[in-house]
Amino acid sequence: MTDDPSVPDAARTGKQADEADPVRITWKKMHELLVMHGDRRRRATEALGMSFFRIKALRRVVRGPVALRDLASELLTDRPYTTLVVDDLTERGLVERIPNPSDRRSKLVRATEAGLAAAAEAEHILGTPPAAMYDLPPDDLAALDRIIGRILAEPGGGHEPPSPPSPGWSAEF
Amino acid sequence: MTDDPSVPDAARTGKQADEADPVRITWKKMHELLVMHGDRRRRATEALGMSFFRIKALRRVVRGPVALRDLASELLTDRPYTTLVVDDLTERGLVERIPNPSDRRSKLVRATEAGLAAAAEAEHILGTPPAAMYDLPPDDLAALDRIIGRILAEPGGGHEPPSPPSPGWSAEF
DNA sequence: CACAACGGTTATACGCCTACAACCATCTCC
DNA sequence: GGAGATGGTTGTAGGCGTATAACCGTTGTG
Repeated sequence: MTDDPSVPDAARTGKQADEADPVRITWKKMHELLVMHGDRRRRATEALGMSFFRIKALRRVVRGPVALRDLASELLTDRPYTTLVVDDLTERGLVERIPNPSDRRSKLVRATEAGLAAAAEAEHILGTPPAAMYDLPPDDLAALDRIIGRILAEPGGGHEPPSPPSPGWSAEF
Repeated sequence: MTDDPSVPDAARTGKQADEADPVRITWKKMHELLVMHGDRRRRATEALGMSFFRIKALRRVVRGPVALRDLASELLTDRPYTTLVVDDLTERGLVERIPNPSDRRSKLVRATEAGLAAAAEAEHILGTPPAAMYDLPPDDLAALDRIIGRILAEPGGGHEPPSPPSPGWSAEF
């Protein structure tokens, strides 16, 4: 963006300050880097042949059996759609419903062997860093790790303005 | 799907190696940080009352008048849907169609004043870094900026396996 | 000039996700 | 034991984005 002369005063107050802010600049770069993740996402959906939402569901199930109700709330969706997604995953042979020992109306969703394998593949694709990171000097990688860790550690490391109820997951990833 | 040769035996061999790989670990942390961006996205769509895709379109238009055809290709979508999106943006008073001086069948899409303001707001929201980044020691911020820049500079900084034609934009952001 | 190609529009259908309403079986609590 | 709440399911309606086909006006090329 940019040196665009066609953007006059449109920015009201913040625009100029925004663009000069070094923190914003660095953030923007990080963001650029992470844009690549969109690619990972696409690759994962193509590799598994299912929507990212389903992959997200599968990855959750793989972490341990879940009641549908809980799966729905962790996925930030409603029960009806969760039923549908689990149906789909079941038809693909990736998960199965088993009775919930502690509540006969509830059912737990558990991953099958195929489900574990599929999730592992997704995990691998999603977790693949940019190749350039492997060419980083060890010092830089260590520094990067430390600094990122520091940001994450900060209370509200990723969420300053306390407006929404803040679900644990966010729609992304 | 894909004849994707870039992820051959991936899942089998990789799992354990993956989790021990320090680069992957750091990447994962950065990723975690980005998850927060999902929140920004959501906040932007809520603030502007329109889908992220439309915001993306608007942000492009704000950078200068575009022919619908080009807008479509930059947005990685088809012409028919672009027409629809521009219709919507027009009804909101954010953009307008003007004749293309160099081709009478074509039309250019240009942002209105309201459109510029809306885009600036989106830009501001989307570009807001995690608060914790402001608490970083100047040295750390500088180092972070330098290292990220280095990764980005690398050929293929965000895209190693050259499978897709790689448009400049990626579906995300 | 005629014909193919192109730009924008209209229409249609589909997949995915959100949001509700309603239902049955089960659980909880009085 | 009975009333109300809860868990899963079914059904319906809608928004959003993708994908095609078909149409009209314009362009440019033979």
